[in-house]
Amino acid sequence: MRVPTLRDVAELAGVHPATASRALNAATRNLVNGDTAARVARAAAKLGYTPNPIARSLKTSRSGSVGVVIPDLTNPLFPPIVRGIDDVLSAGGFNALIVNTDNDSAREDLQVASLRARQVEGLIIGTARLDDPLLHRLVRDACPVVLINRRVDTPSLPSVTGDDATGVDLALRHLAGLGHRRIAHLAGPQWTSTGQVRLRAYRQGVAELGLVDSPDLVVVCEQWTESEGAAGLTRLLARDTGCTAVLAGNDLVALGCYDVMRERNIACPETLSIVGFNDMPIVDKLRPSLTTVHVPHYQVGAEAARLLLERIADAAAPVKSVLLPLRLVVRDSTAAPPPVG
Amino acid sequence: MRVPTLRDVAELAGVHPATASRALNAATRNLVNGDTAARVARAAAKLGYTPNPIARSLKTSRSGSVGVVIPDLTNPLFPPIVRGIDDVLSAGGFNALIVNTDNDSAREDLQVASLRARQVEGLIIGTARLDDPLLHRLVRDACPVVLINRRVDTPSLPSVTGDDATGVDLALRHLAGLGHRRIAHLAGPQWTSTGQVRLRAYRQGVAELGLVDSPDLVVVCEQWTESEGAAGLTRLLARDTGCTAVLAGNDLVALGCYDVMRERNIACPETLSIVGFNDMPIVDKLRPSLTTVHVPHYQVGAEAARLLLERIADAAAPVKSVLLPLRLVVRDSTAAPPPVG
DNA sequence: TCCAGTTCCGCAACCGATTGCCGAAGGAGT
DNA sequence: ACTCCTTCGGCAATCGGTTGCGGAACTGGA
Repeated sequence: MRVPTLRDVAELAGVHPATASRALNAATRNLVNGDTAARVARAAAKLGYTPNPIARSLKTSRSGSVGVVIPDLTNPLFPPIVRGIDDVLSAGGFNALIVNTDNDSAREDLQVASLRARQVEGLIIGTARLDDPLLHRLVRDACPVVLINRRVDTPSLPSVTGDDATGVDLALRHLAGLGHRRIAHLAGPQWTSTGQVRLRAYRQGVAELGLVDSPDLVVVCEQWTESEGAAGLTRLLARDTGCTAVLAGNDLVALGCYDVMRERNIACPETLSIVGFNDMPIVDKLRPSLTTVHVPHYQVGAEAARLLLERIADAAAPVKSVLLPLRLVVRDSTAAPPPVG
Repeated sequence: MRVPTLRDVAELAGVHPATASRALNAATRNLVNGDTAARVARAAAKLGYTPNPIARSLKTSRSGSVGVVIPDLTNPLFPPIVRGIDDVLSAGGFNALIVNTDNDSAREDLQVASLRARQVEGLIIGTARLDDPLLHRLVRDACPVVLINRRVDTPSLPSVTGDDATGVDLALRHLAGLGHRRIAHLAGPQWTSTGQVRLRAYRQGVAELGLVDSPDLVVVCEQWTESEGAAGLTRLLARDTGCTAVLAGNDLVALGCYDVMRERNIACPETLSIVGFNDMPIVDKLRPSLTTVHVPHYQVGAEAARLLLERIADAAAPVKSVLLPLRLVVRDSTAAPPPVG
C-alpha cells in the first residue's frame, strides 16, 4: 500500500492538488474557502496523509534542520547541551543533525560540507578554534551560525558561553578565602577561546587578590582531556612550587589530577585543593566530590538554538552573544591549606 | 552566487544533464565514454559541484538516513552507543537522526512518525518495551528495524544486546567467591527485557550456586534511575534481610545505592558490597570505584548499525540477533562480607 | 555494400509538493 | 444593466536530480 500523497488527498476531496496544498498549509489557508479547507483536512485525516518533507524541501529549499558540530558526543559535557538544542529546535519545528569532529579540522571541514549539502539552514558550532578559516567561509556565505562554549574574535559571530571570567574569579576568591596563597592553574588549550579567557581571568584574579604570582604556577594543557590533565599536574609537581591549590581548566583536567593524586598518595583536599570547571554530571559522586564552577549546559544549548532560530527567521537580526551566569559549587575537594612547616 | 547544479556541470562539460548524472554516478559510469566521464568530472570539480541529496532522495526515495530512538541522550549509557552507530553509518554513507523519547510512549510514537515522515530508511530502537504496539506496526510496514539494549519476544526483530545472563552469572560467582551468601538484587523495570532477563538470571544463579534464596532479597525498581535505586536500597534495608551484597540492575541504580550508603554511613565494601551493570564512563572514578559488568557500548551501537545496513541493503536478509560477550570488572566496591556476629 | 550488434548519449517523464498567474464566479454600487 | 472588486481555485512551471527508452554513430563480419 503506497503512502498517500497530496494528489490522493486532492482527489478524495475533489479539488486540485494546489488547492489541497493551500488548504493544508496554515499560512495559505486563508486563500481557500473554509468549507473546502475543512473537506481537504478531512480527506487528509482519512488517508493518514503526511506531507513529504523531502519534496517540500526541494521546492522551498528549506530543510527544517540545522547542523550541530561538536568534538565528541562521548565527552560528558555535550549531551546536556545537545539535549537543550534539540528540545528548543523541535519545539520550533526544526531538527538537529549532530556530527562529531574529534577536534580534527579536516574532518570538521568534511562534516560541515556534508551538512551544507544536506541543506541545513544553520549551524551550531562547538568546535571553533580561534582564527578558523572555516568560520570565515561560513560568514562569507551568510550561513547562519551560532557558536557555543567557545568564541572567536570575529564580532559578526553570535555565541553562547558561560561567563568564564566571573567563574574563574569565583573559584579564586573561594580558594583565597580558605587561606590559599599559591594557587596554580592547569590551563586549557590556548587555541580555544575558553582556554585563553580562563587563563587571562586567572592572571587578573591573582593580581587583584594579591596572590603569589609566578609563571611556574601555570601549566598549559594541549587538550581538554583527563590524560593531559594528569600530565599537567605531573609537570606542575615536578616544579616543586609549593602550591596548595589547583584551578583546573575544566573537570576533565581535574579528573586527571585525581588520577595523579591517587597514584602518588596526595591527600585531597588536605594537602592539595582542586577546583574544576563545568560541573559535569557525576563529578558530585567522586570521592572527594569535586568543587567546581557550574555551567548551565542545557541552557547553553537551549539559548544557542533560540539564537539560531532567530537568525534563521530574520537574517538581518542583530548579532547578539549571550554570556550565561555561572556559580561556584563548593564540595569536598577544597579546604584550607595545610599548616606550613 | 548560486550553488552549482547538475545542469551547470552538464553545460560546462557540453553534455546533457542526464549524461552528467550518469558520469558522476559510480554505478552508471560504465554507460558513458571514459573521456566524457572525465570531462564531466573535471567540470564538476571546477564548479565545486555537490549533488543535492534532497533532490536525489525525492527521485530515488532513499534518504540515506536512519532514525535512532533512545530514551535520553543525557543518560551516560547512550553517547558511546550513538557514537558507534554514527561511525558505522557514516562509513556506509548514511547518517543518523537522533531522537529522545524520555521513555514516554506517546512521545515515542510522535518521534517515530516524524522520522518516518522524513523518510528514514531504517530505525535503531533503544526504547523497546515488551509488547510495544509500535514495534508491531513497524514490522507490519516492513520498516527495517534493529533493537539495541532491549529485546522483545517477536522473533522477526533483530537485536544487539549484551549477554546479560552471563553477565549476571559472572557477578554472582564473583560475590559468592568472596564468601557472600545473602546477595540481594535491585532489579530493573520489568517492562524492559533487560530488567526481566537480569532478574531471571539472578534467580537461576542463586539456585545454581546454592545461595540464600528469598523473595525478600529482591526489590524491583520502576525506572533505571539513581533515585529509584536509592528508593530500592532503602526498601531493601527496611526489610532487614541481613544481606551483605547487592547486585544492582545497572550502574545508575548502583549510584543510588551509593547515595543511601553515604547518607546512612554504611561502609562500602566493608559492610555492603555493590556490583553494578554497564560500566558507564566515570564509574571507575567513584569512591569506592564500582565493580560492575562491562558492556561494550560502542560495539553495541556499531554492530546494530551494521545489522541495519545489511537489512536495508537486502530486506530479505536473515534476521539475526547479536549477543555481545560481557566481562566483569572488579574494582573496590566489592570485598568479603563482614564476619558474622 | 549491407546488416546486425554495440556503445554512447539525448529526450522527456518522473519524484511530491509549492506558488505565481490568471480566469471564473459572485457581490456591491451607481 | 453594467462595471469594478473580491474571493476562490485551477493550470502549469518549478525545485534538482534519476532513469527508461530510443536513436545515432560506429564496429565488424559476410
